[in-house]
Amino acid sequence: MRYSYQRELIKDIVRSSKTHPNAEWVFCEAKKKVENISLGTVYRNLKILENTGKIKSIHDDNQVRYDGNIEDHHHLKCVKCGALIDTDIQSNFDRKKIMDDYDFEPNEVKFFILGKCKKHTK
Amino acid sequence: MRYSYQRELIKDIVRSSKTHPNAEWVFCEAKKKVENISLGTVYRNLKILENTGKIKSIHDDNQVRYDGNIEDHHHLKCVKCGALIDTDIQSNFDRKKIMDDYDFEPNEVKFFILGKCKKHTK
DNA sequence: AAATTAAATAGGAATGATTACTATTTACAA
DNA sequence: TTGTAAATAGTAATCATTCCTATTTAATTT
Repeated sequence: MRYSYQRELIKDIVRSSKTHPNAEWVFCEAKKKVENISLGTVYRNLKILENTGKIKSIHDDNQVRYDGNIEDHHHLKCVKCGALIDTDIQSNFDRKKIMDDYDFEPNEVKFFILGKCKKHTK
Repeated sequence: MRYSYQRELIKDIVRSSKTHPNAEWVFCEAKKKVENISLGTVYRNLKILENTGKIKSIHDDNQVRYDGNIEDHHHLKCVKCGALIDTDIQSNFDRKKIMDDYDFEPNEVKFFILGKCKKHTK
């Protein structure tokens, strides 16, 4: 993999963000450093960074969002403002039951807990 | 809500399908009964049916799929063929811990278990 | 240090899923 | 049966994302 300033920049933007941004947001941030960076470059590199394990992607409704936290973790999602909040909540499912009942070989669980974040509870 | 033959048809198609189809598939099925039905009608009615609790939607990567099973349930997803399989697996999370640790009011959990279905295990 | 080369880019066109628009049709009420 | 507002068909527009291509650039070879 050849060095690319744009790719490093995009990695740093995602790694230092706390908001699980989408490609458009990363693009706007990246423009502050490379004014003529193209959106295609952002998409291409986000995908490369994901495939090489440098960042993670989260499929949120009809948008892909990115996460610089590559630890295994899950998210709380606020139904009011769309905020995604990292958690250390573990999922425990009965592997044997799934294999026996459904003839299915489970590998990974992805979940969201939907609800209201502190800005919207009262 | 005024009666619409198209809406009833779309509801019946989703209700009787086992594959968690997307809008395009529902559209093709509906055309067998109403040859000039429009795709917009399918999208609009799928949304109405969802909002009135007649069917459910599943956000699967970047496509919306529909489910005629409105019971609270979750899915196994085969990473090889994309099949979604209904399960009765329950999610149990610690409501109090989430409220205390994250100042978040949880309401609902959505999860997928990713793995391989019987066609692809050997 | 210059020449070479293949990977990466910028910019823009294309795609695919979905939504919006509008003239016409239709359910249903007066 | 006539009036109406809701629903439709058909089509254009939108939005996120991917694809295409001429140009630029990192890294290798002379």
